[in-house]
Amino acid sequence: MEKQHSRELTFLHSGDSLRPNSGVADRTLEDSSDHVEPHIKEMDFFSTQYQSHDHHHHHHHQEGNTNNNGSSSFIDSSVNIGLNLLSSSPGVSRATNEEKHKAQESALKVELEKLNEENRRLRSMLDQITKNYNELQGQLLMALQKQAHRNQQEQKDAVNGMASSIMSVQQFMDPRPSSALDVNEPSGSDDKTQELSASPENTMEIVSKEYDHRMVQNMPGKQVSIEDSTDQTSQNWGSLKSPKVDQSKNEDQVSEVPFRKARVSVRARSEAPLISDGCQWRKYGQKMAKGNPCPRAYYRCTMAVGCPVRKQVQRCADDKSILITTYEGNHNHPLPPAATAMANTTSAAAAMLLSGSTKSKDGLPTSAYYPSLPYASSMATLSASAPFPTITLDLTQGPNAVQMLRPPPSATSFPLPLHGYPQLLGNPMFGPSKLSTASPALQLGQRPASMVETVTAAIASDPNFTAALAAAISTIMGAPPRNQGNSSNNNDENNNSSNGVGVPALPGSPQIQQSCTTFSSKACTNKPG
DNA sequence: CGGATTTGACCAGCGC
DNA sequence: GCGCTGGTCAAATCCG
Repeated sequence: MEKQHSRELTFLHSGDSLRPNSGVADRTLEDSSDHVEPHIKEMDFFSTQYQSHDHHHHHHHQEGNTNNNGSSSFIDSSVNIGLNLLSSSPGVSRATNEEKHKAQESALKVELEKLNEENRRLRSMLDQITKNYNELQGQLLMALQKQAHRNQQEQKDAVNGMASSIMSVQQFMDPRPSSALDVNEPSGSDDKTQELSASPENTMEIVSKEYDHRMVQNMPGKQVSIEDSTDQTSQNWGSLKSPKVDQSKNEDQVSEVPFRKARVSVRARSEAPLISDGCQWRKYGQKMAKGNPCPRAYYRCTMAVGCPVRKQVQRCADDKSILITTYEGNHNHPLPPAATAMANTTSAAAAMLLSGSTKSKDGLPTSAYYPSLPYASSMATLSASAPFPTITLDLTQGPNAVQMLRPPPSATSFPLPLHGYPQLLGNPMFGPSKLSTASPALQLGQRPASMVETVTAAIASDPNFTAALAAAISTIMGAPPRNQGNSSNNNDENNNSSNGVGVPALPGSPQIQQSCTTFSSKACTNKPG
């Protein structure tokens, strides 16, 4: 509280010269009058100065006709004021002061109104920008999916000698833009595949709804379909995990699918026990995970009833300063800006999986992306070791981290262009952070949310990342679900242009109805062992 | 007192 | 089939 408050003040002061946010100023003024806190003194001091300034300003306006006199009178009055204050001057000068004070008030009000007006304008501009951004993002995702579809078509044409079975699988996948539905499906899912193919409409509907949901949650102004997508999302989640909750609407194969959805992981360095990401979470469990002395905590989103989003928080075994947070699912409710940005990140990463899965046969050498990209500060790791695809965004990577990172045999890492924002996820701006350390980003005047947005933008817009992610997905899909992944991965470099072919891939992957983002802190990558 | 957290129990998936 | 592990549930407890 106090920190936030002082932060506001800091922001007010620092930003004053630029363009003070009237809203902040209002709140601060109110607060200073309502509460007695240490910073109030500072505020009063500031106010005094401001009054003096305004006094001068006002005087200048009032005495505009007599500039010279006005100027001199200002000086005189200021001197008199000082005297009055010290020696309780006569009523005459006091009346003058009251007049001036009223004039100051009116001037302040006028200025305040101006600021409010400007604030409104800025807000509307921000809304518009956000809207445009989300629209563009959606278009980008669509374009990616289309491109993925096209690529696979081309590959199909190029690969004439493929086994008929593989061809049939691809043909099945082609018509579905978000074939992430099939990513990583165990080879035993032939039945499922057939079922899905038998009812493509369901699949498509889910995919489109998923997409709509993302768009909706990213667009505050378009909440009309939230319930719809909410319904879908929660159904999917419920069906995934709790058969008891017999939401037998989609009792179809789709909802019965036992797998989880894709995961998107991000690493962030944070000393806080929990990362503030703009959402409200309730802890519902804790477990000791194998191979890590630090317990893994399970949280679910409580911002809305039935929100399917959950996350896991775990510290890196080798470096306790690294907090690993795993997000799953998409929110079924409007999100605050920071959380929206986070959701964008998740959605973008998931979209990468979705789009990448369709061009699974690209066969780009995954390992080649480590050194090839100049990005240094963060990385994304796509892992197939888990039963569901996982993307890890390493936000704390240093330039050397590329070499330091030890991707799992079937995982691929992608540097992200996130320069110098290691504290992103721990930033207080994401919510009432328990972090005792001030946010560097904030102090730098950088909106923390923009960090996440940057991640999102990086994921969604960076062609290299897109390609790399697609390649990694290809690796996953190309790799048989579990142990065989390595061989496939190893072959990737050789299969750069032809790998796709051999992959029986059988992606049959879990439907990525929801995305999962894992935020971890640090660079476990830098860990010695 | 209500909400959040803790923690042991339970369940499902998976490997042997 | 059994045991291990991850994930979830829910009663007990804590806390504001």
